[in-house]
Amino acid sequence: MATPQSETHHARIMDDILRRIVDGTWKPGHQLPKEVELAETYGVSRMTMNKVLTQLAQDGYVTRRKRIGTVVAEPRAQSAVLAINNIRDEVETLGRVYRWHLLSNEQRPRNAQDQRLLGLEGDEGARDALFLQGLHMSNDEPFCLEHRVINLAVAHDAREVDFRKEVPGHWLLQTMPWTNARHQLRAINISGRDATLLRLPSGAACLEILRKTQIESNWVTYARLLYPGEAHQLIAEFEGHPGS
Amino acid sequence: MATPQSETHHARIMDDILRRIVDGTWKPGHQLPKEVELAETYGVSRMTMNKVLTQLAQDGYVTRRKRIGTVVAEPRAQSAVLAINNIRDEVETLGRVYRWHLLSNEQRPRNAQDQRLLGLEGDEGARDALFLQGLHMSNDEPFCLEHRVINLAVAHDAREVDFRKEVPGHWLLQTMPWTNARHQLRAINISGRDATLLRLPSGAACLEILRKTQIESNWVTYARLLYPGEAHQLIAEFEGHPGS
DNA sequence: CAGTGGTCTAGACCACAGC
DNA sequence: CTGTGGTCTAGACCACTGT
Repeated sequence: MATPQSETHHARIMDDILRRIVDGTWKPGHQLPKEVELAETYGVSRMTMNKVLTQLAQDGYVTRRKRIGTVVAEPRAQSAVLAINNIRDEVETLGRVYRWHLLSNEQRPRNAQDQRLLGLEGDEGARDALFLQGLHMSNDEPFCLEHRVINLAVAHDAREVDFRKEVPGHWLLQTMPWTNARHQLRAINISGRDATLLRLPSGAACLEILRKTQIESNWVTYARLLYPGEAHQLIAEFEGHPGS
Repeated sequence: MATPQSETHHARIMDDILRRIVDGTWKPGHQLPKEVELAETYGVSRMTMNKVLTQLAQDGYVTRRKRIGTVVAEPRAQSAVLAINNIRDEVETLGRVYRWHLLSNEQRPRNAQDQRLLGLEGDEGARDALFLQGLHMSNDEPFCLEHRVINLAVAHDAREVDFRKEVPGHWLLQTMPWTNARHQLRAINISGRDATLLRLPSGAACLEILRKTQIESNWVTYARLLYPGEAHQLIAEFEGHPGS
């Protein structure tokens, strides 16, 4: 009697409850029957029912409180999962040839420009930091301009890497997996050296992404990615989902 | 013996395994001991161990395959959760006064411009659709220009709503909770009527968000949100996380 | 076909939060 | 105090997949 149907009990019950929530039969604030009752209704053990309800709570569809019971959650603040693709993949998915072109590579203390461009906080990059600048090319056309600082105190091996051949973002992801990142997005009018490098007229709209990457409580790297706006229409695509 | 410590077995074991993955003791590809062995090691039942491993798999840290066992996952394609705030909250968080200003409200078939601006697909908006245009104001300054089309076949009640008073996005979220959305982001140079309405010079960089909202397989609404880029520096902020 | 995870159960005790 | 969810167990059978 473990798996009587091809579909698991989990899935069957999950779908049933989710349907009622999504189609409005159970509106936000609606109180669900208690765990034991639901278990009886669906003819499963309390443990199985608990697994379903716990999952629903994790997915943000219901909130559960002792003594109170399980109620349909208020609709979440709208959120979305943004897939930030590897730039190489992004280019190659478009059927183009990817190439990385390192522009500069310096081990030095930060300066005022770094701090402004990359939004460095505190004494981050004050010492033992590697400053890189490079272009991601698509069919030998500029696709994305990257400024980056790497914390050598955390990513020790970065000293010995030849970033003319290794793409910094890719190398870091390989070397230091399981990092966390904070991102900021905005649209800016490009100008000066950035415009020249991206071969864009001064004033062209670009999407700027600032990314701060951490592992545990140590900062690993800051990156500033500049994408031409109009040229590459679809910059990011993501789907709504309930909070995890 | 249910909860011997103040911390649950789940949490304790979860933390222990996660630590080894994050600090690199167990690198991507590393094979974990099998479920039964881990259960013995930690002195818990197999069910409890399974709950932990299942959670780790859901969080994307490990992959589990029958016969193969549990291995540390390859680092995820970088993804992030973007919180798309209610525009009113966004403005009021900045300590400013929010106001909604409806510019136009028409029940009519779509035209070529709608289709282009909002990226309508198929015959969406071909009939029974409500077309809105309005400005979100912050201290009586334009903050975001919104174009929207609502599917009256799904959101019937929208006919009777006075969208001079109700903000469409807010009303829809209240009325039709548990929708899904697909988003597209890009930077554009603003011009023409859009520039005039946002009181920006032609050519200013703006962040354009196209949002398609669905419930089940029915489209509910398309929205195009245009934010001045330079003026409102921080448009979006989100944190990295493993895939759910 | 054998080893691994996937699922399920019946019963139990605990912890929290209203009453 | 009592009712609710939170957690846990020992044992069981099933399903997938590499050999």
